[in-house]
Amino acid sequence: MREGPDIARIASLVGDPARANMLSALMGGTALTASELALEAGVSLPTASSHLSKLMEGGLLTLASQGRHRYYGLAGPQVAGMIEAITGVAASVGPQRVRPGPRDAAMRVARVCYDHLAGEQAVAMLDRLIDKKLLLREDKEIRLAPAAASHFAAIGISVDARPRRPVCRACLDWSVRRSHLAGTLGAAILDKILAEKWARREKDSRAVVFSPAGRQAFEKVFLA
Amino acid sequence: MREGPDIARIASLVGDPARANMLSALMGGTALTASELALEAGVSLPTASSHLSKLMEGGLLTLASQGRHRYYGLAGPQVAGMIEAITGVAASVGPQRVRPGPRDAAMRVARVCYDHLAGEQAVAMLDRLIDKKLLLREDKEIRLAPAAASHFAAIGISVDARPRRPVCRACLDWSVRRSHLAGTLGAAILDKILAEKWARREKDSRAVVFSPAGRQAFEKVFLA
DNA sequence: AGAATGCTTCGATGAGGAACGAACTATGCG
DNA sequence: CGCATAGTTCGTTCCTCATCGAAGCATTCT
Repeated sequence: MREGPDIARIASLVGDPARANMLSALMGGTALTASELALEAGVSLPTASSHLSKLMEGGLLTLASQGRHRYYGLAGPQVAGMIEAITGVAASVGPQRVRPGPRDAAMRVARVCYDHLAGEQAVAMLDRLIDKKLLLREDKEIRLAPAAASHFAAIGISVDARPRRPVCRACLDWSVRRSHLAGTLGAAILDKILAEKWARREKDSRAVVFSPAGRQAFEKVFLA
Repeated sequence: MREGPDIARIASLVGDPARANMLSALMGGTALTASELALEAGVSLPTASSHLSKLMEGGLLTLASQGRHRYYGLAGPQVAGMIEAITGVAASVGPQRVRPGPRDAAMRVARVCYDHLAGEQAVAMLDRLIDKKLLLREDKEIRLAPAAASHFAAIGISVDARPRRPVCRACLDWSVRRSHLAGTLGAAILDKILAEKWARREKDSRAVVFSPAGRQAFEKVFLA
């Protein structure tokens, strides 16, 4: 028998279809109410409530009560990273989807991963930032290069000097199978993309769709 | 309802305690036989076989048949990364599970791990054996040095020349977070410790408690 | 206050699946 | 060959856990 962290307990929490759907929905980064999650998972409200309390007990979710609304969200980046990792395995070994629908294609190009951008665009961006020596890949870690602070400040992104969580983190992309940028910097860049209206979030999906002009602007700033 | 990779299917594979134990055991990187995995997981051979075929069907394992032995291993780095991610979440969420009581303190010092010794004592022992160049750490593998056979024979431990299972294996210690020695050699050493009455097993626990004299003897032989 | 909404708890039902023993197949040994 | 070891398959038993309806709290609206 093995000792150590109870990985089966965590995995079995994700291993139920209803709960997995809820967690996937929460990967969008926005907290959702119990009713919304019930709808998302395709179960009744009592069932959803039961699942949510299990996820809470397991430490995978956070809860913010506001009046009669109770907003559930992912407990943190570590949980989000785990979900992405599982998604990656599921995507590469899973029963190959017969037809990758239009939405799936959009997802592959760009999507929200908890609070930052993922997909081909995001992977390309990280590659380019490392190419331009603004970020340094060290083993599996990513660090800011000296030139980074001023460069991002010029774009309008301030890099927190004393962050509560890492500024840069590598997050494995399930569709491209290579890392993209997470951490506060990754989150700030996504914020900018949406604030500048270079792209909009697809309704009820994690997909992020760039407008033609937005894509040009994005490429000029991050892929030049 | 969500669409996309079937993450629940993958997670539920990991979500069974027996399968989780098997996967954890395989995180060492060395392929193991069905019987070894049955022991690791603490289930009967038929049960283990059933689990293994499910993991195979799920694409999480690879199989290498050699004669009547069937060696199961993790399917790849992506799968290993996923297990690691889940373990990370479990570890950061898990500590709330049990408060370190007196027995847990003893467990941290020395305990039985399947058939060999684990805990601080075991980690220190492996370090010392490598220091003395009796064992060679090669990447994640551990091998016998030429001098090993005669050295262990002098202590009264015969190293099987043609073992049914690996003589040396690295086993990650959950309390120290570093490797200790598993495999037939690890098992033989534990046998000796108990046979010499240097230590006894705590009733209904994996803890191994050394007597004062026993500890001295152990340290003289293995930590000198 | 009363009604409406959002969510949780309770209780009963049902299905999936984890477990093992026994029997069967396959490989190796003498 | 016969015997031993390594694994799988089969059939049965059993128990967990997901599910939903109904009822119970809590909060807000009017």
